[in-house]
Amino acid sequence: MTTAATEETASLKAKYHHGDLRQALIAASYDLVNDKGADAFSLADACRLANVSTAAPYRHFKDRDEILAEVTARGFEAMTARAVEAVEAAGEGTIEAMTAMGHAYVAFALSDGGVFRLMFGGAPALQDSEPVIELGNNCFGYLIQQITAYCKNHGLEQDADAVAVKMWTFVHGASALLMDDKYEKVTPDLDVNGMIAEAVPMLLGLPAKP
Amino acid sequence: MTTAATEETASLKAKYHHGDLRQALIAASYDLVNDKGADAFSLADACRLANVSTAAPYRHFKDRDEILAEVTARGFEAMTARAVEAVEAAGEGTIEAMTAMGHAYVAFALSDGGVFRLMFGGAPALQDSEPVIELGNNCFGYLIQQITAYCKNHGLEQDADAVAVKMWTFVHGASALLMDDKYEKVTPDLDVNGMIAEAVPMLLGLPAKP
DNA sequence: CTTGCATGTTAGTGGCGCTAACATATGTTA
DNA sequence: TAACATATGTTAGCGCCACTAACATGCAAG
Repeated sequence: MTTAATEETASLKAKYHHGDLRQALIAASYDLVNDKGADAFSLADACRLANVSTAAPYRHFKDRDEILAEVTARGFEAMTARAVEAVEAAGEGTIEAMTAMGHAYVAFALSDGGVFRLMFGGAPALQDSEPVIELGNNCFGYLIQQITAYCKNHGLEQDADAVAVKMWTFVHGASALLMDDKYEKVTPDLDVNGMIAEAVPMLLGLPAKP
Repeated sequence: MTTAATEETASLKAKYHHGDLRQALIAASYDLVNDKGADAFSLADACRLANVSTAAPYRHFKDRDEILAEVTARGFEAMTARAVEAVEAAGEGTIEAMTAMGHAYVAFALSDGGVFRLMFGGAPALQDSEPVIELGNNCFGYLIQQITAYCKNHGLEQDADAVAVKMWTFVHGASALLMDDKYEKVTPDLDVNGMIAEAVPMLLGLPAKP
């Protein structure tokens, strides 16, 4: 009895029969997508994890894509959190924060690869979803804003926005190629984080490393 | 009667009943993947395009993944061809050839987006296929080799391999972000080809643009 | 208490990947 | 040329999945 009571009161999320099946399904789907990839992900698997029938999700989501859109949105949320964390640890406005942000980007792609692919290569239907647009813009906006702020504070010659986009481009390319094991075939012993630390000053237009 | 005879003799590919169903299925699948994405691609659709039953493919391919692997391999082939073409047009060994290669990379990602995603984000099963490994290495090898050759010929200070990997990273990132419409949300009027032309000298360690 | 609504289940439809059993064309060999 | 072996294709069917409709249950408000 205590168990049941505890479950009910421990968190305020408890809603009706199941206790917020919506969130449970999203969480289960997030993990499944990361484990098996978005293609192999099946709504039925998520239902088994949540101990509900395969028809239950349709009380909370229009279709499979709507769950994946929610997962994608969580991905942007998580990525933003990691970036913020990295910047604060390195000290906002420093060049260390710039490379730390790049490293966090890559680390997220490696740890949450399935969701990362959803956030980028995902079907158009996913990208047009309301929360995805919102949280996606938050995420990219934060990255760009941090870089442009750094550029302006240090009086760099180049256009700050242009530099920010270049850095984003480079870091994203590194994440994609690394997570797909493409580097291994050409430069097996590449230190990706080191490469980023090298490339960042270049793209900022700074002279060679000190 | 002439028609039938012509079909038989026009190309040597004619084999048995259908006349090389294998190639027809690969070609149809290539187009379908580009049109609808690899996820939405169904073997059954390809069969309808080729006017055969849905069981026919299994005389030529082990499973769906084996067709997709073949499509992926064709993708690497096509991409290499475009790169070679670009380099030859710009003049091998010139810096123009470097940027032309980058532009060709981006152009391929835009024109053959579905297959491009297969070549990179594809399931592990696809990447382990024999022709994919072979043609993939050819493709990347050509890109890297052209860049390193340029670096050595121009006596650049940096390690040629390291520079090549940086350029590849940047161009790949630009392709991925562009094809997923990620730039639009932050810098709507970005000229990607211009950005590449700017970034290439930076990554080569050359002084600002002339 | 009973009525209404949110939530969940069971059963069923249609599509797809894939297999087995059967059918047919082609090339080979007696 | 006739018979066989092999390569290629078809039909029928299984199991899984996305999704829907009809029915069941439990909370909440009158």
